[in-house]
Amino acid sequence: MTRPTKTSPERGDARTRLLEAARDVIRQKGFAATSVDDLCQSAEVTKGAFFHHFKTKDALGVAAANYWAETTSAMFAEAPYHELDDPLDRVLAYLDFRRSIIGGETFEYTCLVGTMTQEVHDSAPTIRDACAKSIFGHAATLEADIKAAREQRGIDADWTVESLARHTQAVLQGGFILAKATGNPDLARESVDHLIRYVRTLFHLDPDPPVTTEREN
Amino acid sequence: MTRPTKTSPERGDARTRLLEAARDVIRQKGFAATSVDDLCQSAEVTKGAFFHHFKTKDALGVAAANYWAETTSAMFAEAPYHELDDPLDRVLAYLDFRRSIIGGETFEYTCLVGTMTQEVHDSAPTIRDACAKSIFGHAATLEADIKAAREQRGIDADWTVESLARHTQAVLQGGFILAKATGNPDLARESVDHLIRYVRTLFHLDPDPPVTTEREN
DNA sequence: CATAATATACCAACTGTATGGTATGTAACG
DNA sequence: CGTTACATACCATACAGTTGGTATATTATG
Repeated sequence: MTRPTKTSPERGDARTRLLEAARDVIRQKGFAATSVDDLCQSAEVTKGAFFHHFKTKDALGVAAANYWAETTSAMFAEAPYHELDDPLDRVLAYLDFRRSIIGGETFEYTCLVGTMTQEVHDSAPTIRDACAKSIFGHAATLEADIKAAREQRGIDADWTVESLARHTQAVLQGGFILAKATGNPDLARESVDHLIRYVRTLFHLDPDPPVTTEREN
Repeated sequence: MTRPTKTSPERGDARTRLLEAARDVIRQKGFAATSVDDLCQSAEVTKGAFFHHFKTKDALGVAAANYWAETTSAMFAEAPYHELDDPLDRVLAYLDFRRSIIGGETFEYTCLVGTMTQEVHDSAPTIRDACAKSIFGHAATLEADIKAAREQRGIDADWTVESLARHTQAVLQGGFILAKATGNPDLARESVDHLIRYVRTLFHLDPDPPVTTEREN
């Protein structure tokens, strides 16, 4: 399964390299505009290797979405925001964390599965479903903390835990689009700021943290 | 410029039909996956006509973004939410209007320029810029009302008029992605509901309208 | 006002190339 | 010694774009 390449044994097997190439190239060019040759070139792998590991280009799309789900969920599982005692603090720290990782080149911070969803939602159901699983699976990891915060603070309002969890992802995805439109990650951060303000008011905190480092708007 | 077709003079000229086909087909399949032949078939036009009106496929992308900007801005200009006296009412009525037009098939309510931005942001700057102009131009039409509402209500908070206008578009775009991921427009409406609740609290209104028709969450 | 000159709108057939995918071979591992 | 992991060469097709043409509208001119 994981045999190193003959020429350079240290850089990992072809399958993983292809998935990493897919992760980066598709975020830049999109799924349809990324050719199999593009991926092979970027991964320094031959076409034979590609079709040995993936039956079709669509199959790679599914695998890339799953790989994204695995790697990002591992990354979020290790993130420091889980360590806080208060559930609302954890939710807000999650959003701060999301905000903090927005930056650099577009392909470095945008979401692979959100990008692919846009393109293939109608023509490649298998890819779309794998993307949906990643997006909503991640959203679901927020629900426990939101629910605990809501109960702890005795919030009784007209929104559900699940819908708020999904909304956080919608704001992120939308922010990425505005960022792509301008090439400027600030526009994504800006929307996360509004989202943080929204969540704070939902839980009857001051809209903006009273004493903290200033954040630009 | 607008000469009817020989065979069916009533259905409009080829250029317009191609732009309308682009509007619908690209929202379904994406820009890269939509071939020139697809567009010609959908518009019932030959390839010769296509390349007579558009120098390249990218040029059609730019024209489609501009056409989208023109038609949607005309549609919003005619929408009833402008008639309200109170600026905050106009902002909220705009959001209600946006919410109300979400429904049906995905390609009927999602945003062409948001879709194209995702795909071409890195590879086709001319299309991306035309899309950005449409998105941020539309956002800018909200700024006057937001500003007036803010002044009228004496709101002094840590957000700018421009960023809130942009945020509304981010939420819509993000909602469209979640809707595409599931094929369910409810997910887009849900995020607009959160956005409406956010805007209400920003202006110190009750988060949810006290007496109104219930809305699902 | 008739008609020549020109520009526009569109059509059908074609072309070179990029693309997804295949067939077949070979070297390493267990 | 069979299975896995690649590599090489190849194929059919779909693709963006071209060519050369015709029909219709617009303008210029006598």
